[in-house]
Formats: sequence, structure tokens, C-alpha cells
Amino acid sequence: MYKPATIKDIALALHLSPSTVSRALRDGYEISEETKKLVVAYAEKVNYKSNPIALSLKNKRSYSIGIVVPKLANSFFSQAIAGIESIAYERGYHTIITQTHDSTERERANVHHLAQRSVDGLLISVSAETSDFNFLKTLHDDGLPIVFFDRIIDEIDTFKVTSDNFKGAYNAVESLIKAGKHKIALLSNSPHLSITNERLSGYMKALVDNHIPFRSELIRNCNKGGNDYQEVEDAVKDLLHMPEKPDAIFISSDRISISCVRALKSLNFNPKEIAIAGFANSDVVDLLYPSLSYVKQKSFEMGQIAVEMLLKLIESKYPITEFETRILDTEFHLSPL
Amino acid sequence: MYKPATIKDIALALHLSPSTVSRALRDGYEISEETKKLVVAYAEKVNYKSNPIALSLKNKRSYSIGIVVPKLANSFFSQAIAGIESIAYERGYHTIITQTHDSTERERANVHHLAQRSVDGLLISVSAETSDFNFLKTLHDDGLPIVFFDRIIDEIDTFKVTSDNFKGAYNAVESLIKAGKHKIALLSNSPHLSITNERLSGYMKALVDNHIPFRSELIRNCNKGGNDYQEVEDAVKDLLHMPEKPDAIFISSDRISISCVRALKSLNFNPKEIAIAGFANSDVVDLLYPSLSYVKQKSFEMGQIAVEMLLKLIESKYPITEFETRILDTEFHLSPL
DNA sequence: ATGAAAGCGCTAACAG
DNA sequence: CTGTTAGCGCTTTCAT
Repeated sequence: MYKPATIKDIALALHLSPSTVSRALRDGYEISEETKKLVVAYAEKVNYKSNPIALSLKNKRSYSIGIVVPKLANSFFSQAIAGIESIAYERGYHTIITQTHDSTERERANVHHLAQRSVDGLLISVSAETSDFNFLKTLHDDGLPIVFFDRIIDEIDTFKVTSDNFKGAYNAVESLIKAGKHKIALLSNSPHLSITNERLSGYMKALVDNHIPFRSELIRNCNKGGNDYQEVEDAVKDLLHMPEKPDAIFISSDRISISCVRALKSLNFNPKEIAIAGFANSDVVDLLYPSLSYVKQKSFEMGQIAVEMLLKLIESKYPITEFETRILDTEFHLSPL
Repeated sequence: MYKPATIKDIALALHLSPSTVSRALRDGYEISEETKKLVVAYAEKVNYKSNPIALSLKNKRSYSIGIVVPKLANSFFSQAIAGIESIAYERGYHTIITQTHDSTERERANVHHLAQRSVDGLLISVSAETSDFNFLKTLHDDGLPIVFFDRIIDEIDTFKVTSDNFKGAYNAVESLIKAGKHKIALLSNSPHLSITNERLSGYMKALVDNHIPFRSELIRNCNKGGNDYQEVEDAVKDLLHMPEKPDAIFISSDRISISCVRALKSLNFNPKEIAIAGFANSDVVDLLYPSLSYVKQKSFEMGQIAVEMLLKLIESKYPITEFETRILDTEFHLSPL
């Protein structure tokens, strides 16, 4: 069985005490150069590695951070996680990733599981279903560092990072209008989410600025957030059966954009009859047919920023009281058609 | 600051010894019903949760498993990870996910990092670049349980699970032949990988069975495995500039399939001139244009099976010497065109 | 400059 | 049935 060398082993071999070895290894100022060299050399030789579990127990720090996202298979989140990873790894932290599948119950269970695993902090993009965040607030009040990304909430005062959802939506809708579309439907995610509302505002503002009356009957909420394809197809079908059929659809959610493309394809609509524009982070969104204009978020970067904020929180010697909410630009890509 | 209740706290409050409390909590047979009730009730009241780190130190078990995959953003792997998670979570393990980006160096670093973090076992799909697996063999010999999935290797004797790559490739190539294609090129991943070779065999066998001569000049290896788009585009361009241009391409790798679609699109080829069939697990592969026939692996299931094998290895009281390699069926989907 | 001892939270002999 | 003790690997007073 694998049996790594411990400080005790080194101490024994070198006829020193464990404390001396410990200090030597950590370059303590009180240890003679000679002893240090001796210890370091021997440690190298037996391939000594400090035991992170023992360290955790001692320091009450686990050097791990918990990540809670709705769905791993969602490109936006897997990209963001790659970004988180890239930083966390080099700073000596590892990540424990959990998915909520947009269920409040799973979200709560995951968060508690992570807290109990004594993660040093939490990175979370909240579930679409959740409206009561007391379970998070309690943990946060108890001192667990938390950073929100993408789907942020107001209830808790801490670092947050998200996209400029308003502007992203505005640009997309404006492009549809410029292409001559005037009956623009909106397919949106659960109204619980911050991003949903910001994108809705962008949609409305673009209409207003272009003197197009807002028509609430053109709005469809998909509360399952694209996890349920049928819900989206029904909404699309419904829109296309209206007496005054929309000539474009703006989709304010990544997964729903994809589902909408699929629905239009299965209903045999082509992009010339019904234009679509939506938020989408899939790495193949430019290859889809029917094609669409899309708003891409800086997912990787967002992950990096979020974890940097969290590490600042975790590693700060003094409690932080000034929090920042970073808003990242989005990229807009016009459909080729 | 968050300060969870410990066994000692409970013992103190109830005027018992820590060991009694520990035993009561774990339903030890030697404890009176009365005491048990008392302890459990109080534990409930103060919301006692056992400290997993202390447990790990004591038991030399971390209840965590390490996952090493080439790329998280690759659909196949994110799906497999979702499968792993679904089982691991309910069995009380958490997962530490790392990516190699198909680099040997990162693979080695990640594996060591995980081993040092004292994961109880390792789930790995090897990097395309790696040919020397001694670093894994050493750990395995030292007793670290390892299960290989998808990209498996021969050098280490343990549980493995992968797809029927031979048959998957055979079916895909056969479908191209049935569609009247006779000059079928092969775009393949690094020849280091088990799956590459199995898929190559399937390709060749389908040709032979249909009396089509094998022409080595129709084969292109993309050693960067689709991580480098340009490499794939160059290969495709090259193929299409041959004097006797292929009429179809079979792609033996997920990422390369996508890159090939993108290359054909940017080169303005349509699926009628050049048919494509490839391995692909993207959840939007059916919406791509140019469209393709595709072989889909049971990624989620594979993840589940892999982690179950690993848990068997980890939790077995006696050393296991009989290992199994599971081969999962693939699904074939014909292109609509 | 080095060592002894205590303790992080938990469990498992070993006693009683 | 319950308590005492020791120890997992490490750091950290407090001696010396």
C-alpha cells in the first residue's frame, strides 16, 4: 500500500524532532542553514509531500472551493468552470463542482454538502427555481465566503460578477429591428433570475428606442429554462400560430436558444421567415441551422474573475466590507443570413 | 465565524465521554437505547455534522475521487462527468475534476496533485499525447485504485470501460458505402489512443467487407485531437485538393468531427458533394450544418459504470484480482441528407 | 537553535 | 454499558 513519508519519518531518520523538521521545511527563521539544507535534501529524497488533510484539520482550511452551477453540460458553465479551474489550480486550491439541475432542493443539498466538507468558499450561480436564499444567507452570515457569478442575487452583500445583460439583449434586439423585423417575440427564462430581468429590460428598451410598441402577448416564459425541451417547442409553436405571427424571436437564455433552434427546425421554419437572435455560448453556435444571431458571454473570463474575488475574500487577513460587482461586456455575432 | 458543534461539545453538554457520543451517533451496539436517544436528539438540536476532514485523517480515506479528463468543454466528457457525479454523490463521495488539455505534462501534474490530495481512487481517460504511463503504474502498484474509461490503456491491469469503437466506426463507414460513397477518407486522432486504433480497424473492416481497396493516402492524423482547429482545416483542405478527391469523410473523434464540419462550411462544401460521418457527442450535433451522420457514445452511462467499478475497488475488503473491461454499444444516427 | 507537549475532531483498543 | 487513552500528520506555544 502507498505510504507517503511523514514529518515524523524524516525526524526519526535525521535524529531531529518533528517540530524542527516542520520549521525547516517551512523555512522558519529560527533554524540553522545547515539543518535546513539537511532536512530539505532528505525530504526531497524520500519525496516528502505535506499531507493536505492534516493541514486542513490543523488550519481549519481545506484549500478547496465549492462550485454550484445549474448544469455542467451547459456550455456557458463548463467554460466558466474551466476559467475557475485555471486560476484555482495555480493558487493551490482544488474545486468541488456540483450541479443543481435548477432545482432548489438540490441546490440546498449541494450547498450544505459543500459547507460540511469545509470548503473555504463558495462560487455560485443560482438555480432558476430558487427564490428563497435564506439558507445561503445564514451560511454567509456565519462567515462562509461566497461569490456570485452570472446569475447573481441582491439579497446577499458580497462580490459578484455578471455580464452586461441589458446591453447584450439591447444589441441583439436592435439588430433584428435593423433587419426590418417589427414583431419580435421574446422567449425567456424563469423570472426569478437577475439575468432574465436585465435581458427583458434590454429587449424593451430597444423596442422603445425604435418606436415599436411593446406587446406582452409576444412574451413567453420557459420556467424550466430549456431543461425541458417540450416546454420550449410548445412556446414556439404557440407563437407561430398567433394570428399576427411574429417575424423574429429573441431568446434571453443559452439553453433555450438551442431548444428554439431545434423547435424551428422540427417545425420546418427557415431563418428567412423567422429570424432568431439569442444568448448562446455553445462553441458550435455558428454552425447551427437554422442559423441565429447570438450574444456570447465571456464565460471563461467570468470564471477567472469570480475565483479571484473569492480568493481575495478567503485570504484577506481583515474582514472585507467593500464589495464590487463587475459587469462584463458581451460579444454580438450577426447571423450570416 | 462559523463554528460547528463537535463531539466533544456534545459530550461536555451531556456529561458523557467523547467516545460514548461517537458510538451513540454511529449506532454502536454497546450503547444503551436511552443514551443513544439522548445523544441523537441533542446532536440534532445543535445541528451536529461529523467533520469529514478529521474522519479522513483518522481513516486515511478522503471520500473523494479524482477525475482526469482531457477537456471539460468536450461534450463527451462533461456528459460522462455528469454520470460519475450522479453516482458518486449519492454514495457519499465528492469528485475533484481536472483537465489535461491532452498534455502529458499536465496529466502527470494533475495525477500527482490528486494522489497527494489523497483521493481514494482515480477515474481517468488518458491524454492523447501520453505514451509513457509509468507514473500511473507506480501509483497503481502502490495501491491507488484506478479505473480507465473511454481512452483506456493496456499497460495497467484494472477495471476499464469503453465503447464498442470498432463497431461504431464500422457502422458509420458502412452507411457511407451504402449511400454510394467509395472514396472515403479518414480523419483521425492521435495514434497513441486505444480508441483511435479500434476505430481505424472498424473503418478498414468496413472497406474490406465491401470490397473497397484501402488507400493509405486517404488517411489524415490530427495529433492535436481537434484542440487545434487549423490542423483539421488543413487536413480537410488537403484531402479536397487531391487529384482523386474523396467523396466522403469518416471522422474518428468527437472534437475533430466538429472541426471538420466547421472546415467544410468555411470551404463552402455542402453535404451532397462530400458526405461526412463521425463520432460526436455534442447535444446539438443534429442541428449542425453541414449535417453529418454520427456515432454517439453512451457517455453518461459510461461515467456511471466507471465510478461504480471504482467504488467496488475502493470499498472492497479484500484485494480484487479479477478485472473486467466493459464495452458499451454506440448509437448510430443517419444524416438527414 | 532545537525539543517536548498539546491540540485540531474523530475513532478504536483497552479498561473497567 | 461507559470512560480513558492514544494516535492519524501537522503546527505551535512554551521551554531549554
